[in-house]
Amino acid sequence: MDKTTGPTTALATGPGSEKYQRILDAAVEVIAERGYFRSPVSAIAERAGVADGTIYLYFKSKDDVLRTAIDTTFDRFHKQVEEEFKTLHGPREQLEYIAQVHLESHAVNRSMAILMQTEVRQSAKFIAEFSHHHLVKYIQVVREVVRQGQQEGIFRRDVSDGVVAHCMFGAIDELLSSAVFTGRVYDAKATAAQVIDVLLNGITAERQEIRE
Amino acid sequence: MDKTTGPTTALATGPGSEKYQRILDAAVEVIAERGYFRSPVSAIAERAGVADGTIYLYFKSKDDVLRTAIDTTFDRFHKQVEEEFKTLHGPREQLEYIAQVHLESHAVNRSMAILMQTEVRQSAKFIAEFSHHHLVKYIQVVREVVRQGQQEGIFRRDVSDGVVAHCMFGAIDELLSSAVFTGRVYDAKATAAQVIDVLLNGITAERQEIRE
Amino acid sequence: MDKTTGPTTALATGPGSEKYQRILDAAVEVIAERGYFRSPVSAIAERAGVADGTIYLYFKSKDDVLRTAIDTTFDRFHKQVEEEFKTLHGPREQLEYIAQVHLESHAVNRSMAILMQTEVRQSAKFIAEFSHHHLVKYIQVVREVVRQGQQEGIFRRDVSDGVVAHCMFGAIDELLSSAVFTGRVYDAKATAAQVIDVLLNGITAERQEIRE
Amino acid sequence: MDKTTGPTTALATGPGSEKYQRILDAAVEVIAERGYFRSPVSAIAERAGVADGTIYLYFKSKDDVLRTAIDTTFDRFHKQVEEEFKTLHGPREQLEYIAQVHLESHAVNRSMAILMQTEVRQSAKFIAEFSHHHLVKYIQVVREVVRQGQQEGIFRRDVSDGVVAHCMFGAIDELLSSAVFTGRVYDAKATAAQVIDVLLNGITAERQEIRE
DNA sequence: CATGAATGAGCGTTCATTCAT
DNA sequence: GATGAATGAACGCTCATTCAT
Repeated sequence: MDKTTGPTTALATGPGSEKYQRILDAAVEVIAERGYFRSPVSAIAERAGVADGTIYLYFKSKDDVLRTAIDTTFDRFHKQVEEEFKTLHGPREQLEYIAQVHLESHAVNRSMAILMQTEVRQSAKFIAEFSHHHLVKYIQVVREVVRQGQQEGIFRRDVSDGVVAHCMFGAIDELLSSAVFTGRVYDAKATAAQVIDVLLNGITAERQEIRE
Repeated sequence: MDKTTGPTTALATGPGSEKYQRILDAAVEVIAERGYFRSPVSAIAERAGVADGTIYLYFKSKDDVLRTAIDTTFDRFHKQVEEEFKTLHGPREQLEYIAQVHLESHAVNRSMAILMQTEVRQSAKFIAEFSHHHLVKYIQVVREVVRQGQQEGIFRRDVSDGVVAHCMFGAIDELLSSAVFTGRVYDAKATAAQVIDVLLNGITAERQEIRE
Repeated sequence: MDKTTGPTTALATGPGSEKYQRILDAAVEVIAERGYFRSPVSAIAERAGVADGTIYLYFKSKDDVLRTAIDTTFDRFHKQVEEEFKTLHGPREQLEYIAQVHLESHAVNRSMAILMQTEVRQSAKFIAEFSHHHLVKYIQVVREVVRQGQQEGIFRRDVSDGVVAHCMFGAIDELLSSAVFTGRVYDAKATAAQVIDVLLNGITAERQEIRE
Repeated sequence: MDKTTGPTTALATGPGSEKYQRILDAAVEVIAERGYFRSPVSAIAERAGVADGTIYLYFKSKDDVLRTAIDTTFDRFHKQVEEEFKTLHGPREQLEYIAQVHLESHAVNRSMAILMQTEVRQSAKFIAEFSHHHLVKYIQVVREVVRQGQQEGIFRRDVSDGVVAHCMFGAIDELLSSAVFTGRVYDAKATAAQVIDVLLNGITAERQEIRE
């Protein structure tokens, strides 16, 4: 009886399947263009090239599609950061790397970037606070780096690591957001360097030069 | 006897009226709790203690209620900033003041703060970009202060005033957002001072050599 | 107590009052422009220069306003016909006169003519068949004239007076309707003569001429 | 076995489908009974035995349902007229045939006949003038026949073909309307003959002198 | 597995009518 | 008598979800 279907490596409607991914991508695109509440399931289905009902074979609900898309993206982000993270030595290099990956997310998938800027905060409250824990994870990593730097005497000890982490995340997110809305493009690496430069050295002119 | 009340009663359905304000407040509360698209007009009406149709005597549409609420809040913010702004002398004091007012907005009206964090970016795309111009105004003011500081030699000239402005806005907004979602309370003045400290001086520990 | 109001000739909200007429005229105008269901009472009130609620002091309902307007117009028509009717001698003159008054209604009050063409048939079914009896009255008058003509040997006896009456009414109403919708103007007297000419003599060419 | 049904099943929600027709019929019935604006979509849906939303799978809007119903009816009328039209020889036969088909429309579908009498003129103003062009088409055909008859010397040349066409249409429409509202039944063929007789020969009794 | 026609609850908005002033 | 703010039922329409095929 099973002969006709042959040997399948995973559940046909599971995360591994091609349609599963096509639906996710379609959802991200459509929602980025029109917003979650103005994106009927039928529009997502059409973009994915499947029937409306098919989506419910792969996902529990429309909410579930968005939730999964965001989860996947964050997970990819965290995985990317973790991977190369340990090969980097100083806190400065580490922060710069995080900033760079954060800023690059725009270039990699513009639709996803838009969606992150427009829907994630919304969703944070209504799709079960789920995205909050991703943010926390991000913040935790940065805090750890900052604490480490403080212990090593590289960073000042009179500023809260939490405040610094939120400032860094917020600063980059706002730059990203601004770029997303205005359509501006930038060099992720250079911008990351600039932000971390400000974060580390401040914007006050060096007294030396002034004094002389 | 009635003479004393005289000119205080403006147009019945105008912005001055008590019901107008009650509807606005109800809308902000409900939308903060449930999100714009999950807040039926009927829910706003109920919270305001009026009939559904009454809302349309005071506002053109559901959109108009949200737009007005946001506009009013931003306008209040800008007005507050502008007022005391010119009495402040150094760029540091000015930035600190902006940061403080921004952070205080939380305390004044928690619902409005939530709404700002969840709906305003959404709105930027779907409610006719109207909130974007408020943000731009904020950024402009900060840029001007930074530029001034650069000309006076107080701030470094090798960082873009735009990047600095966005970083400052983003940093504060994220702190505010985090506080809003976690329910944490903070001292606006102290936090503002801390953020500006980081922005101006960086987090790098001061090297002995320079001090001497 | 009554001194201040002085002696009034009729009920203040009755048909004689000036506001009563102003409301009727406003209703006819607005409904002619927008159609009954697209004409809010508020629009009629505004056109009449009164408050919405005032209309309900003069009429039982919105329906009642339209009903009254149509009734009044028909009554005026019938009165006008009756008056001069008996001074006319032959059936031809009488028919021509009816046709002429019917066609003139357009020129007298264009709004009312539009309303008659667009709303009356609608209303016939839903505002209690009330306009039907006006039509019947019209038809009756014509039938009587035709019957008289038949008895006098002026008209053929082999055609039903009812059919003739409906044909005459329909023909004129359609000409009127066409003029109303296209905005065309015509000479009521000449057109009436033409229609009655066709009705009396037909459109067949006279054999005499052909034969010769 | 199923092969025989084969190509009869067209697009599922297209004009050919059974539900499409059921909705149209229900709409005509309900609107004939209550009038367009007093016929909620829900009432039409209920009569058709479908859910409210289903109507929007087959039609763009409530307007679209009415428009389609009227268009279909007129098209059927025009098609029926055109078909047999060319096999008829004299103008009299042609006019009689048009009158007959016009009058028969009543018997075929009473609801549709009512709707035509009550909503079509309304629609002329508010549903985008779309029904006007059907009327114009009718009038054009009649005018052409009249013109032809005038050229052939059969009809008088001193009456306008337009006036004659409108008179004929109006006369028949009014007979139809009267029958629809009173519920009277008639013999379409006989009535058509009678109307055309009046139109062609008039109602004046033939004078002895001419005959001889 | 896949389909897409069908559902019906829910939405934003309008407006005839009422009634306190 | 006159007002117009307030009401709330009713409307046309959308769309997440289901299920027979």
